[in-house]
Amino acid sequence: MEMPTGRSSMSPEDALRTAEDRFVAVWGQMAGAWGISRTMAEVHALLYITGKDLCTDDIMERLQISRGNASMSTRALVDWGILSRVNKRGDRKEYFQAEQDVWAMFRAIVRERMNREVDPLLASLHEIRDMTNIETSGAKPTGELREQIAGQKERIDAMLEFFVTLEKLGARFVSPSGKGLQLAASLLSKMPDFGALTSRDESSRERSSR
Amino acid sequence: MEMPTGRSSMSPEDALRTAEDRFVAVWGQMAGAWGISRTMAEVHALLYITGKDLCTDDIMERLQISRGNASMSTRALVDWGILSRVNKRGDRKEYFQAEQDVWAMFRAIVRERMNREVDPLLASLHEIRDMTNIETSGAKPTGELREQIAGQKERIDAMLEFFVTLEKLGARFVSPSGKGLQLAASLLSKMPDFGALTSRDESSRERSSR
DNA sequence: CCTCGTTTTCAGAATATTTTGAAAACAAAG
DNA sequence: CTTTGTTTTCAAAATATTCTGAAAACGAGG
Repeated sequence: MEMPTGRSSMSPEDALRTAEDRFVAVWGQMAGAWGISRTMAEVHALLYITGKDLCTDDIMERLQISRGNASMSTRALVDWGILSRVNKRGDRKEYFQAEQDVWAMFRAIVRERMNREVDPLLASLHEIRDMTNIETSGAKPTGELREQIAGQKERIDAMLEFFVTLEKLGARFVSPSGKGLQLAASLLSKMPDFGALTSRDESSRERSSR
Repeated sequence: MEMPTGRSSMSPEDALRTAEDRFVAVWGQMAGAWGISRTMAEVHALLYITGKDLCTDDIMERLQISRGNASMSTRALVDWGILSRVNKRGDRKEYFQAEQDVWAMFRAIVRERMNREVDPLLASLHEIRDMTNIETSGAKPTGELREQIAGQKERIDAMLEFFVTLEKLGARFVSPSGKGLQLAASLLSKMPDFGALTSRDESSRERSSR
């Protein structure tokens, strides 16, 4: 099968199409990072990169996936708030359209992950933290055990503090004034790092020997 | 089988142990969010919450997993830089110890995910962006096609901008002066949000009808 | 260069997730 | 109320990931 690589000479049409395909593939690989399935990511990628409104059949054909899969993926993406449904006059089909503002898109993703992951985690951590409180009120542990319990509380508190901070930052990013934080992030990222030498290739930290 | 819930009266020993188990379970559920396997997360959770140095056999016994699994999980966690190996005099076994500084731990995670996910993505996006440049130099597309190509470039650029910002923020967070950013984050998250009304329960955004 | 306690490896088994496709549900139009 | 084009559902199949366990490798002593 002939598979354009993007390297050799190619018509502009093919180059465009190949670039789309590569984008879809690359974005699909990031699926794990967003906590969604490969296909979901690909569907989103396709709609984002083409910038067009596509219907279920378009998506099925272009990505070679089943109708059921296409239906479930689009549904989930609409729930995430990064795709919207579009209806066309004189056409009973349903079209989909990707959020085109990248920052709005990531705000939606952050919002969703906060709700799904951070909030429940915070609730559980609080609950766990209290487990060694209430029961203890009767019996007063001493020595080793007392230390253990105190240590556990400290560790959970440290983690709670981290996630509470994260939660608040996330809430800000997601909130209407989130654009402010976006700006802050842009500025912050542009400023030079005045810390110790920002030596590149810290990545060569090697596997510790045993 | 008797399974302590943490609700009814319980000895402090049991409460401590049960709290540990719950923490391990909860942290294990977050595995997906960190892009690691459930067991890896559980191993890390166990070492973190107990605060003790544990050897492979301890881990196997406590989490009921195989030796191979324990070995692979600890190895991977050491590679991530959130566990360290510890050797004890007069004991040939190898012990493991979790990073106890929560912020240091998350810096390690961010560093790793930047390297594994963001950096390759940036490289790919640049490559894709150039695909419609080079080939085009020969043939000059016009009209519809020209628009399409321009649009694609804009969309990729928008995404690039986002990830470049993210990359820079990440680099700062990870760098030696990362503690500065940590402080900034803490402060930022504590300040009130002066944006539009921060109405809670935006989560009830409902499934759009068709 | 053996032994012994330990860790690592990795093919195959077990599990979990994702995808399919056909049937059911829907809803617009006649 | 029926037809028709469309979307949704979900059990079963396909695929991907994770885990096991036994064998191999390792390495500190002897």
